[in-house]
Amino acid sequence: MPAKPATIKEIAKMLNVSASTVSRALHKHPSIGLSTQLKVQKLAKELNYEPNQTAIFFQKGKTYTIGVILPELSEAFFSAAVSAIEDTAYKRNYTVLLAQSHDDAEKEKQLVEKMKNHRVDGLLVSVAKTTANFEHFNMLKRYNIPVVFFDRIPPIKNIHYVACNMETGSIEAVNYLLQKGHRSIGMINGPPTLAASGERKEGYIKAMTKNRLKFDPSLIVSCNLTEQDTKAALETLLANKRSPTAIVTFNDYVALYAIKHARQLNINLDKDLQFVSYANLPLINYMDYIPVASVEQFPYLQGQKAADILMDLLVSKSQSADEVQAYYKVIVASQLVENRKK
Amino acid sequence: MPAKPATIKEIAKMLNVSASTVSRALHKHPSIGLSTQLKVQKLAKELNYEPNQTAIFFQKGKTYTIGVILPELSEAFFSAAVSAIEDTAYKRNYTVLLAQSHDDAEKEKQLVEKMKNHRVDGLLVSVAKTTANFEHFNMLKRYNIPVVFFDRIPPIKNIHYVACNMETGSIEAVNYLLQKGHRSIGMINGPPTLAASGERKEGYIKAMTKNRLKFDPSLIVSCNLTEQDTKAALETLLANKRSPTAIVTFNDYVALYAIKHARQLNINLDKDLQFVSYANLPLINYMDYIPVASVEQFPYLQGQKAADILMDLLVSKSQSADEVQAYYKVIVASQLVENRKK
DNA sequence: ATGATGAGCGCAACCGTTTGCGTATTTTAA
DNA sequence: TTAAAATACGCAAACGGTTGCGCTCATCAT
Repeated sequence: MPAKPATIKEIAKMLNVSASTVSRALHKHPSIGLSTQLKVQKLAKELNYEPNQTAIFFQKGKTYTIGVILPELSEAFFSAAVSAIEDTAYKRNYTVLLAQSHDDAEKEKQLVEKMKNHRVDGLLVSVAKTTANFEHFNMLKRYNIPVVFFDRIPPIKNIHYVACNMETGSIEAVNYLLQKGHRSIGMINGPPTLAASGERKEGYIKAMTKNRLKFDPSLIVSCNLTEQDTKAALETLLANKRSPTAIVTFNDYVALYAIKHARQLNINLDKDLQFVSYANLPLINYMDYIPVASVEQFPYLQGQKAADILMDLLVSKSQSADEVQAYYKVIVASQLVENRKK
Repeated sequence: MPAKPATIKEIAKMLNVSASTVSRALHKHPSIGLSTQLKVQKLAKELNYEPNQTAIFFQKGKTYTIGVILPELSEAFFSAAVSAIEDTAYKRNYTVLLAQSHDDAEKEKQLVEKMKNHRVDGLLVSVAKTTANFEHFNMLKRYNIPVVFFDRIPPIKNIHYVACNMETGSIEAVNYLLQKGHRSIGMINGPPTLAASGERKEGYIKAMTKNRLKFDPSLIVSCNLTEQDTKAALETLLANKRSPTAIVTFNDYVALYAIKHARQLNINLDKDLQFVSYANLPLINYMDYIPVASVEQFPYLQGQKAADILMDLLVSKSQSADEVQAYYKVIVASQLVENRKK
């Protein structure tokens, strides 16, 4: 029933030894006699001694804590990633400090500052959409705080990151549809401003040309990811003279909008039109009409890898000189998974 | 380009004043002359001084950090709640330390220990399913670390919590269906071992009896929340002699399973059978066939309230004596929301 | 002129733990 | 027997910032 936890000093006083002896005894330091060690450990247990971590953090200049900054925690992708990060950190005895930028560049910058002052050992970041200036990340280098970016990677050099290559997944998606006999394959892509849109498009084109099919630009339409715009995009595709028998959509939301609209148009989704999308929703499993396949981006795996890399950096930092030898650039290959029929 | 951040002592040395003067100057302490204040603040800015939080944490015995322990971060309910918690904490200049128990009682206990040693100022907990011993929470009281439970509340006395009352929502759900003209209303409930199942059932019964309808126990069937069991439950209900025209389901998953199965049975979901469920999926919006209404549990609101309460406790702790006057028991009323037609 | 007042600042302790170094005591080797 | 080495422990500084107390002046009223 202690109001305050026991301290090393108190233990020392009670045993008439010095604090250093207690500290060493608790760490089983060889220069402490066995009898003393046992005495100390016994009393420590009795008093329910637990080291004051804040003191240790301060003393060591290390907190065994990693910061995580991402746009929106409530997005399925990110919550899965954070879940993995926390699991990985826990296994290595690290703790996770969490914050979300809400895609606000200014807040992101403040959070980086805050994390730095908290003396996190390292940082995991998925950058905000609006972030245009990346100076706050470079600042961390000067303070020797390693950063690993994941999913949303800033366009700067000399960074560690893990991301998902949309191109391979897109190639797989198109190949899959080609194997199924489709020859006219449409794409409802995201806004051209997004890098992710470009990767998808590239993959599409590569897959088509590698299969000696000519690429028809009119079969790729952009949309702003809203339901309205998706509907319009679908109708544009359907009106195309080479009316597509399959469509690759930017993500699950777009796919679901399109599917819904297609059904309202009385299109037979088994025979006349098939969809493939990029998986970001776990709930595909509960739906009636779903894409026949999805490009999985493995958020859990991405989070895991990013955390692993960060901790590698943390141990190598404390070991060798702090010059960075190389930068981790991990690409998690997106992968097409066929959605189970029901 | 400092390898190490500037410290107060360094500033003091450069200006030939004492560290205490620098500290006070930075805090605009009245006993420091204006000229000195400006000198100090100017140099601090130049050197990019930022206080070492670990030192302050240690010194003050306070970390301005709150711990959050919950079962599964990747569950939509919890990620929404954490999102709210982080937002609320951020506004009050607190930081969030996050960990998930994965519904493992032992891990939960360890996490509580860890959080305590990290000297979090307070804790937000949604307890693991398997937790049977609650001693680790009482331990926190002795160390004067306030805890606020949310959603999953332990069955012990003298705790602060915010939870959602399923009963009111259930009543609303049944009333809603009664108003729509349904007289035979079924319920696919969860396993009887869950408190949440009991609340739903109680609400159902109360609504029926208040409307002077007699309660038919055979219209409530339990399931273990799997797809298989849900199908079976649905068929049981359909085989009931008072074949129900509406069904209240334990949650969205169950509802979707049931809806899927009903459609396979060629049941007209507009006319012959209507569903009402408990909202835990945000993606209802994207589906074709959905429950006509859902009992919303407001995860964001719950997280927000829990965080607010915790911070109230933190300020009142530092102010008055640490005897707890009363316990916060906030019930967020679940509320029926009609799902928009499309 | 003198004492009181207050403004402006420094001293030093403190928070809990770690760790390099010194030292006393015992053991070992020569 | 004596010097060397090993054993077991204490001293004290350090990490960075905060704060109660005391000190030194200049200012002011008497």
